[in-house]
Amino acid sequence: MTTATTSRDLPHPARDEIRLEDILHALADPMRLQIVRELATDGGELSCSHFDLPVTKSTTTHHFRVLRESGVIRQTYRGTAKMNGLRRDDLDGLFPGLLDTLLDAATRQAVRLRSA
Amino acid sequence: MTTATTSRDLPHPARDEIRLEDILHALADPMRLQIVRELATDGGELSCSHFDLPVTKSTTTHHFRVLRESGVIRQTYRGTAKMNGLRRDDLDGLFPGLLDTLLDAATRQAVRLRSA
DNA sequence: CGACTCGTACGATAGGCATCGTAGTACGTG
DNA sequence: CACGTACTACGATGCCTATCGTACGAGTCG
Repeated sequence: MTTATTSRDLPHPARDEIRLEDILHALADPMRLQIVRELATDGGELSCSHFDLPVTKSTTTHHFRVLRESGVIRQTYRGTAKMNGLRRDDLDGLFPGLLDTLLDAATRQAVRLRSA
Repeated sequence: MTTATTSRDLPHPARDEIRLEDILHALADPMRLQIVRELATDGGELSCSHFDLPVTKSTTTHHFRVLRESGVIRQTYRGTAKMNGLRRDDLDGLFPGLLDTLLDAATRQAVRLRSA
């Protein structure tokens, strides 16, 4: 059965359609920043249902869509699951160092607030 | 007359009250990102009226307040003028490299969109 | 004091958005 | 085909926010 990846595609912005303001807006939400941090830690792709967020599934869908439409993540169906992965190549190509610096900033703040 | 700086103070978040999400939210607005870019280019302090933004003065005041309350800029009265400066020390202390990386990203996008 | 400039405050408005609930679709498995 | 799982679509709601206009306060200069 050729591991067909099910073809049902989702709209993503092309690399040169990605806007910095959209990225910042996407990451300005704590829920979405958390998702991106987990994706970065994992390094690979994670299904939506992997995340245990304190909101309903509707809201989770909404956040993943914002991340996809801003160009931060790439989403692909794989059977019933929807896999999510960071668009590292595109982001690093457009804005070198941005993603890593943002992730580092998020980590620093998490550490700082935890030990406060 | 001792250059009194007029004393009339404005509320700023302390360094450890600054939140990454607030910074990202502040900079996600094109108008505010532009203001920050000009402040960074200048390096010093600029009055509100220096900026020629395509919005009314009320709206300009609003944007500067968002930047101040998020901890991105410091505002001080000097006579009738209100001077604005980046909080470089605080931002670099909390989130090393973040401000420079964001400014670089903004510049890259500006160049890219101009030559599109 | 009076006039002028710079910026603020406040109310209104319109649009955006995070959230929810319910109903529904797509896919895999028995 | 029937069922369960994973995710979506849509409508509603309440909050946030970018914008404006007008009226006002604070400071400077004549």
